[in-house]
Amino acid sequence: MSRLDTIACNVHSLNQLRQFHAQIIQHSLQHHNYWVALLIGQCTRIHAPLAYTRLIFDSVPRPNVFVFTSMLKFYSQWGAHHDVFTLFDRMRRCDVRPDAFVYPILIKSAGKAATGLHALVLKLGHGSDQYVRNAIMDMFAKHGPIEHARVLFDEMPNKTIVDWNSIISGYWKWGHEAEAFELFNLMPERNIISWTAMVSGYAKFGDLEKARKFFDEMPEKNVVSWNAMLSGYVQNGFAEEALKLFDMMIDAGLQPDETTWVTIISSCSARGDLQLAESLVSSLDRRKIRLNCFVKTALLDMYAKCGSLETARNIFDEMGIYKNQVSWNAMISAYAKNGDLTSASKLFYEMPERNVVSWNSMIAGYAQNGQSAMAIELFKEMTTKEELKPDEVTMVSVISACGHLGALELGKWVLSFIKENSIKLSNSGYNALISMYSRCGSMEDAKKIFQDMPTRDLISYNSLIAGFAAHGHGTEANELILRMKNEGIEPDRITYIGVLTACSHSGLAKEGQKIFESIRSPSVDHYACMVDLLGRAGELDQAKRLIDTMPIKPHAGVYGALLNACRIHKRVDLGEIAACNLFELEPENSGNYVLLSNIYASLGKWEDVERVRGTMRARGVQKTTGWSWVEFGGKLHRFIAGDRSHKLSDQIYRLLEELRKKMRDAGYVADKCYVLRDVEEEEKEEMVGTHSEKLAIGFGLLVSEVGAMIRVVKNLRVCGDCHFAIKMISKLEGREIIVRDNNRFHCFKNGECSCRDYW
DNA sequence: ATAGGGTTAG
Repeated sequence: MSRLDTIACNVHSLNQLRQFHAQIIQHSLQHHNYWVALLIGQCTRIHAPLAYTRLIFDSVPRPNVFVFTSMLKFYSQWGAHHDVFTLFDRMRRCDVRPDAFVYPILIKSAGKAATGLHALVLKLGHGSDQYVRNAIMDMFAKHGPIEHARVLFDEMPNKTIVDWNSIISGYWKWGHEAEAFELFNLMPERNIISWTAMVSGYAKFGDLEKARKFFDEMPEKNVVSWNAMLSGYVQNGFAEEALKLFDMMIDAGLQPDETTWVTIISSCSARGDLQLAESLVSSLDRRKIRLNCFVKTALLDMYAKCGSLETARNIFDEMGIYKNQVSWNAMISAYAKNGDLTSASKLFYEMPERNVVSWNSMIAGYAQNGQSAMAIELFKEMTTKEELKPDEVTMVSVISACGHLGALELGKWVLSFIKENSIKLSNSGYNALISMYSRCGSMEDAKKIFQDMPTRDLISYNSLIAGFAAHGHGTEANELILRMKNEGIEPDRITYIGVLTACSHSGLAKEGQKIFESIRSPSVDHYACMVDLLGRAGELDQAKRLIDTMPIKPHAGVYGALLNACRIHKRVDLGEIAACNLFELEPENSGNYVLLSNIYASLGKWEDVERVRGTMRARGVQKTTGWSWVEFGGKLHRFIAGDRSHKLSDQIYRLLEELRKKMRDAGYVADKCYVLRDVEEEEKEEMVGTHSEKLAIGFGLLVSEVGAMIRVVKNLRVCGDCHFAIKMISKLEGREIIVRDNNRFHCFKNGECSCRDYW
């Protein structure tokens, strides 16, 4: 017997546990409560798989209170709260009297719902048991209201150090720094746990200096204390600091445990440095580190973030049944971030149980890979199908998807959803809203969010400035960059791109020039903005000179800006130079060929138009056609040229026909090229189809219903032919029409367009 | 037995 006890003490891995289990069976002890309870206890300690442990539990015919309690503890640690209560019921049905040992486990599993248990526990007379008492107070400290925990704490006649530590952690959990600090000073004695709680509290609060101060001052440290400090650094983005501290820890002679490795591996992920990752793995091999599920998941994530998806997948597959939700989520998000949404979605539906993070990973994956509508669809599936509450992270992706679709009605519905479900927003939530309103053309709402949010960060400023840029509000963008400097927020690369674009779109050439000169080391994007600014202002030769003298190699954006300016100002010579460079830099981009041919067309050089089209055909460049999205009445309608899948198709095409007739009668020409040139029948179809028809389909739907403002969004390149159509509609219908084309807005009123330079 | 540290999503 004592030999078996010794083995039990040496169980550190699943393999060792299995050997121990085999010994038990060999001695025919698998039906004995004592040994089964001991086995389950070991399962809890090493995080053994749920199914395996259940098997052990089921082997005993009449479980006693010890077996039940150890199994309850196992379920509780696994987070299988439902199983905890099912087992508790079974325990009572089996006439096994629960003792005071059971209640702390139940209370912990019940979480917020333990309020009801409170009364039961008092009735049963366990209220004065120090463990039960602490479990209840700790529950309020963790789940709130913290004030309730404080009342219980104050009422306690003889508080243990555990009670003090519980309430201090509770205050940290709810962000009450002052109370945590006060109680820490008041407590009669402090142990290593009290000190560690202070370190991790300050670290989670983002105050790493104070955390480090407590860490340095603690009378004694163990691995947990070191881990708390290390994870503080990693989670606040100081991966280098963490690695430095890790070296100190080794020098201090401390043995890193699995948690330490998880932290260190994750600081490696943050760097995205495959070399560092591989040296880390070899050092894990050298030290013969046991890799538990947490460490393996961290490794998986590290490989994924360092760009080695296959290695990540290998680890995932090797984990077999020993992987948890986090492992699944890490793999799903790895695929989603890489744009492999098929693989991500396959895993997503394969995984046994999805949590908020699983949904968030998928929704974010769609939102970030240009599939905004899918992101929103999935969000709707989440809210209808699962009993899961979306959180702020979910909403940030959904808000961003609405912004990319220009779906203002939907965005407003999302905001009301947030309010109804009382989802608390932090800066990233508010910032997403600013971007959403900006993209939807509602600058007043964007400004209101910006003003009303408690604190503004760099991203808040950048989002609003980008909004002003898209709408050509140059003066306001300039005011904003001054304001942020006054508030002590340093503008970054993105800020300057925004302000320069805003100047460019509102004709503030001088202000733009000044801003450009104030940038310490302008990037190639800033040069592209300047070329755009000079080009739009008609200073094409100056723009060309800027390109010739810039210290960095120009990219496609720079020449693209020049080509666009050449189209506006009909400059063939420079246009050809720009196009020539673009054809080399991005031969597959059909837009460049179209732009050049439009320059020729505007000057009546039809042979050149034909030549460019010929080149395009010869190189096999396809004009990309995409879906068009039109929002109306809070719903998104999807179109593609010639598509008849929409339920209102017949009505739309009828209106389109009427529209064409009205336009012809009013003397408007639908497509300049199509009328002036004698083109083949096939090509005519294409030209009408890809532009004006799609647009008109959308308008058809909208005109047929009631609406004061129309937004056309996504994948719609507004060009000459559409312009005529929209002008017509704005006149015929007496409406204001706002069209979003990429990131520009065009306002049509009474047959006039307010965007002068674009046409 | 109760209190402190860990991996995934924006």
